[in-house]
Formats: sequence, C-alpha cells, structure tokens
Amino acid sequence: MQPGAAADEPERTFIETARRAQIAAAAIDTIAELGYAGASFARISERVGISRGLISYHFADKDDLMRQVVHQAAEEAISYIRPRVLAESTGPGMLRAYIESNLAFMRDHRNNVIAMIEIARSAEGRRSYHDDTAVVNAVRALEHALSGFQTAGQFRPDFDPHAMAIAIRAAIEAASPLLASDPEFDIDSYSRQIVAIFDLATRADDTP
Amino acid sequence: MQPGAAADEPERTFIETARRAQIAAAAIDTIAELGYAGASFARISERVGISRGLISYHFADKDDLMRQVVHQAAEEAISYIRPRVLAESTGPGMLRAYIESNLAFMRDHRNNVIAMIEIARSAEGRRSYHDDTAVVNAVRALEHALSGFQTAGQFRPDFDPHAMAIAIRAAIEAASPLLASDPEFDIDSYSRQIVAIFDLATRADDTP
Amino acid sequence: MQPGAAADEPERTFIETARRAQIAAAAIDTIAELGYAGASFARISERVGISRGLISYHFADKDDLMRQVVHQAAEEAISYIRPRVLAESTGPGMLRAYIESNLAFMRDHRNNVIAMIEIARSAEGRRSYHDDTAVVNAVRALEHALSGFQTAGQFRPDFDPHAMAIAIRAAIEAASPLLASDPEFDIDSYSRQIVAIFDLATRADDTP
Amino acid sequence: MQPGAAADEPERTFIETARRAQIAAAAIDTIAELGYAGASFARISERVGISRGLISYHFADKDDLMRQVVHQAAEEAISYIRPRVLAESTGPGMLRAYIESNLAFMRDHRNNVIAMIEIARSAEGRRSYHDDTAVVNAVRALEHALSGFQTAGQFRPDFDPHAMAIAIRAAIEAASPLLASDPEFDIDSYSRQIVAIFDLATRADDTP
DNA sequence: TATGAATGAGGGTTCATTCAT
DNA sequence: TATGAATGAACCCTCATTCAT
Repeated sequence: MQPGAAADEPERTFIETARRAQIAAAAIDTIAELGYAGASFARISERVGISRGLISYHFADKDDLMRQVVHQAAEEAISYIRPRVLAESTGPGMLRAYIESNLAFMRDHRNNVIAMIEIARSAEGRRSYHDDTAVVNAVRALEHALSGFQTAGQFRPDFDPHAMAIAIRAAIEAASPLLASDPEFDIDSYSRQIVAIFDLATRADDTP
Repeated sequence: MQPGAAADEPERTFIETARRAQIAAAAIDTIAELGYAGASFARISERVGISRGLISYHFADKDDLMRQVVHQAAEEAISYIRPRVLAESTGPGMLRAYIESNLAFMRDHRNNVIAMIEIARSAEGRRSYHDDTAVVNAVRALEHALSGFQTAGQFRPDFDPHAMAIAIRAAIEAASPLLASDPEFDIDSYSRQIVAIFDLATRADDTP
Repeated sequence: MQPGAAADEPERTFIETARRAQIAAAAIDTIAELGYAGASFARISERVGISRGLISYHFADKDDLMRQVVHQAAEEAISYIRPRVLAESTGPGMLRAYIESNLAFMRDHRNNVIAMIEIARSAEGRRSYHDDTAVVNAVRALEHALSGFQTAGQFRPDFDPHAMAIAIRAAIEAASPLLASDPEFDIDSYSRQIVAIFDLATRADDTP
Repeated sequence: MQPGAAADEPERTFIETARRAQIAAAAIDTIAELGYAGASFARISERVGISRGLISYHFADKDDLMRQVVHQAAEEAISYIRPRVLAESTGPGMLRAYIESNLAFMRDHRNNVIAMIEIARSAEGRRSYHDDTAVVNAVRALEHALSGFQTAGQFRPDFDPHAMAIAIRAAIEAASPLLASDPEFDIDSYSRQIVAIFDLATRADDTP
C-alpha cells in the first residue's frame, strides 16, 4: 500500500475532490438543520446552488454521500481531539481532556457533530455504516482507554468500563441537541460539570 | 371552557378513544421496529389491519398521531416510575429508584421507550412537540428534584442540577439503542453501574 | 384450491379489477405504439386520463403491471385460437387452423399481439417473465402438437419439431411489425401463403 | 458535391473514422449483452475506456451512433454472405447458400446480428432507420432473387415472393435469441432444418 | 365509522447532451 | 482530440392526505 493513499480509493480530480467536500459540507449543514430524513438531494443541492443531478454525478448513491459525510465530519473531530487527549499522561487527566475537547469541538463545529450523531441514530445509518460510525468507534476507544488505566490502578477498580464509556459518551452527545435548541445552554459550564461528575465516578479511593 | 375537559381537548366517543389508542400502539411498535422515518401510515395501518384512510380520519395529521404516541407512551412510563420514586424518602434513595425504575421499565416496555426517544430526536419531533415531550419534561422534573435535595444537604452542594439531570437522562436513554442492537447488553448490570456512577457523582462529602 | 380461483391471487374489488384491466389495456396500446421502453407510467396514465400515482396504487410495481399485460393479452388470444385449433382432427388441419387463427387474431387485435411480443423480446421481459411468456409457451405447445402428429404419421417423419415450431412461430410473429408499418401489407393473403409453405414443409410423402 | 465523397457523407480524418468504428463495435457488444435499452452512452464508453462525452463528440446523437452500428454490422455480414450466395448458380442452390451463410455468420458473429436485430426491432430503430435497416434491405434483396428464379421456372410459380422472403428472414432471425439464451440450441442442425423446410416450400413440381 | 380510490408532491437515480478547458 | 463537470428531463416509487361512498 502506498503511503498516504487508501487501498481502493478511486483516483479523483482536484475539482471532484473539492466538489465532494463541498457537497458533503452542505449535507452536514442540511442534516444539522433538517435531520437525516430532511436531507434530500434537492435540499442539499439547493444549498450549494447546483442541480440535483450533480450530486448523483459525484456520489454513487446516497450511501456514498453519507459515508463521505461521516468520514469528513469524523476526521476533523479526531484530529482536534486526539492530540489533546494524548498530551495527558494520567488516566484522570486524559478523561478530563477527552470530555473537554469533545465538547469544545462540538461548540465550534456543532453541525459536524449533529450530523454524525443524526446519521448514526437514523435507521438507515445504523443499518449501513454501523461499525464505520465514528460514534461507535468512539465508545470502543474510550472503553479501552478506561480499562487500561483501571488496570493500572489510576481509576477505581470496581466499575465496568463498558457502562462507564456509554455513560460518558451519552453525556457528551446530549449536549448536541441542547446547543441547537436552548439558547441559554452554556456548553463550557456544562463541560466542567461533566468533567467533575465523571472524575468523581472514576476516582480511585486514595485519590486526594 | 367546558367543565371536566382539558383546555382544548375535543370530546371523543368511546370507540374513537379506543381506536386512537389502538393506532397509537401500532405506531409505537412500528417506530420501534423501523424508526420514525419508516413509520408510514401504510405500515402502521397494515399492522392494525385497517385502511390507511382511517388513520387520517382519527388523527388530524401525522403530528397529531405522534403527539398521541408520546402521550400514551409517557403515561405508562410515568405511572410505573412515579410511585417507585415517591416511595423513597432520601435524595440518594430517590435517585437510585429513579434510575432503576427507568431502566426496568425500559427493559419491560422497550418499544414504548424507543418510540418516545425516536420521536423526540427526529427533526419533526423536535420542531413540533418540544415542550410536550416526555423527555424534556423528564429532565425538568429530575432537575427539580435534584435541586431540592441538594438544598436540603442530601447531595453535594457544588454540582449544577441541570447538567446533572441531563447526564442522568442521557445515560438512561443510551440504553435504548443497545437494548435493540446488542444482544449481549445486560441492562440490569448496566442499571447497577449507572446507579453507582451517579451516586458517587452526587454524594455529599460526609456521606459514609 | 377453490374452483375458478387461483391459489394466491389477492381478492380484489370490482372497481380495482376494472381499473387494473383498463390500465393494462392502456399499457398494451402504449407499448404497441411506443415500444416497451416507451411505455412509461406517465405515458400510460396520460392515455387513461388518470394520475401517474394511480398506476402505482393498483400495481405493486412495473413488473406487476407487465405481468397483467401479458396475462390479459394472452388470455384473449388463447380463448380465440384454441377452439379453432381443437375443432380440427388431422395434423395438417390443425396446423392450418393454428396459423390462420393466429394471424386472424393478430389482424383484429394487433396491439395485444405487438405488446406480448414486445415484452417477450425486451431485455427486462426476458429476465422477468420468460417461462410465463405466452410466446415461449406457444412454441412449446406447437412443438408438442407437431411431434404428436408426426409420430402418428400425419406429417413427414424427418423434420425436427422444435425447429419447425420455431420457424412457424417466427413467420407468424413477423407479421406484427409489418401490420404496423406497411399499409400495403395484406395479412389474409400472407396467412394463405404461410399455410401453404408449412403445409408443403410438413406433408408426409404419400400426401396427395 | 465533392468528388470522391458520397452525397452527404462528411469527410473524416483517419482517427475519427477509427474512433467511430471502435465506439460502434463497443456499442454492438453492449447491445448484444444488455439490449438496446441497456446500451447507454455510459455503458458503451466504459467498455471502450473513454469518456462519455467523446461519444457525443464523434456522433451527432444516439441515432447517429445506431446508424453506424447498423451500417458496420451489416457490412461485415454482407461481405460474408454475398460471395457464398453468388457462388451458386441455381435457385435452390442460392436459397440454401443464403440460409446457411446467414446462420453460419450468426454463429460466428452473434453480437453483430443480435445488435442489428435489436435495433431494427426497437421502437426508436423502427422510427429512425427503417429503410436504412439491413433487415429491411435483406428482405427486399431476398424477395427479388426469389422472384427472379421463380420467373425462370426454378421455383414453383404459385408462391408470393414477398411472403416467402419474410418467412425465410423470420426463421433466420429467430435463431438469434435462442443462440443467446438456450445453451442446448444447435444452430447447425437448425440450419439444416430450415434449409429443408424452405426447399420443400419453394420446390418446383418437377423437382426430383 | 370505515373503506378504498385517487391525487400530487417529493424521493433517489439514470440518461443524453452541452460546454469550458 | 478528448476530458470531465454540469444540466434538466424523465424514470419508478412512496408518501400523507382528501373524498365519495
């Protein structure tokens, strides 16, 4: 495999790549505004100012578009979150960084996150992407990290990492609809609260 | 306003009420199985064994049906959960009872819960019901209770009841898709874990 | 199985049956005029004076409509041709009656025949119906009859009934496009010629 | 009119001529495999390995391409069949050579023949080419030859050359779909049968 | 009270064709 | 000479909804 290129990704023109990204971006905004079901080709193309047919020209079918949306949205999120988490060395530090960077990214890229969640939750999304989905992967990775630090004695030994990971992800994702609908919702304050909650919930007995 | 009738509820014959309930029940199962977007009048009526037109006859439009679904699903849930919560006298006791009864109800009435959540999350749902939504109400009621016991000194004083309520609801609701898709998911074990997490997260300093 | 009713045919209203027949009839005429590929729901519905959606309401999908078309067209043809063939007792007599009644039916119901042939020949038709197709069945039945009379000594023994049946059917079906496009084409004269050709081609040596 | 050029044939560069032939050849194979309706520019260009636009560049429109297909396919067929027919001097000999060479060519160049027939039978084909069509011309030429030998007393005098020509062409063309779909179909055996049939059908009384 | 016939809008997708490069 | 971007019309199909019966 060549470095920097996926195995079976078709070669694409510069313009094609740009258009795909542009259309996917419009799809993200449309999904964020109208939901997965409301994101028809007509609505998306209208937002970009192109014809409906052009979306079909650039994407094999709707699945293909949605895959690109998830990929695009997730990539940005991961490249924001990962370094901030890895900069920490302790379990509690990483957990705090994980929650904070997730919610900070959500604050600044609300639509990306909403779209990811919306696709992962939609019936078609669950059927088609499932394991691809950033959301599913996020739970897995988080669970794995929790488990590691737990073994290392940095977290209390008697919680189930799987359940804990689900609860943490759920708390993070719960911010997304509030951000959209509740103008008084203060996500930074919310972030501090969630950090505190799960710090208490994971803390080892001897933690001061 | 007529006596004995809510503000704008039209009076309904016995048969009408029964049909509405029957159709709403079928809608609940359909939504649970196929998602909100998959719950067309055709699919719902097919499940009941009636004509498509009859749904339109009994409900003003799809929104009206979905309001009934939410109402019906919530009522059952509330009548299960409320007494179990009120049976407790302490804050931690009520919180535990709240989480446990919510998840127990979900275990035994999965479709009801899935439908509620699915509607609340769908774009149309958010737009149309919003304050009606059981989910939103659930957060409000929970927040209010947390706040009361916090003032009474039964919970640690330095958490934000709003954020805490959101996190608790999120953890509860997160169980729903897992219940549907992950056959290895053990909701009773999950329930104990969530109880422990939020017990630690809300515990007052002097709690033994 | 109840007499006079097929095993799994859904029960249909009087109106539904009538509409299905009417739409299928319009489909037949449309196919005859514009070919299989030209027979879109839009064109067919326009001919009937109904909305496009109504066709989808009465037929599960395009295949369903085409099955009805073939069925409807074939039934009429068979009920015309069969008694005329069975009225004959000798091989040559039946062969003559077969050719004559086929072409006479074609003369009076040109569109029915064109539609059957068009569907049988279209790529989708071949894939979907194939053995259902009246055309295929016609060849089989004819071959079987030829074979029987050949064994009985009423036809010359040294021809292959399969090849003969194909040639006869081909000569019959060849009249269809001519009927449509060549105003000078005289189908009755053509009928007599074809009868003569295949009489000579099948005649036993001792035939006077 | 320019010297050395047919009435309305535009002059073409060597490359242009080659490309047109290459594209037409791909169209022939595509039609044979997927039918006339399935032979879209996308599928054809994919087979050649060129862009869709290039077909539109070399051909005025789809009709233009199909005319080239018919022309190209017919030319090969004619150059195969004609000398074999002309090598015979008697009527029956030529008729036998005609049928045999037609079916032999079909056996060895199935796609060419399928494409010709498919186009001639398609609704667009009938409308657009008609007199151009090799099939139509084939009937005419055959009819003329039959008529000539009939006048010369080599065939029985009482058949209509037009009807006979149609029946012969129909029997020949009927082999094409069988060749494609019926793996047990033996075209050489079929050829002998058809020769025998039409020999008997055309034979003059005193033929031994 | 309930049905089934009917509509019209909107869904994704395929197509031949045009045009700037 | 050839490409690939782009269009707009047409395709079948599903939907919520209306209405006469």
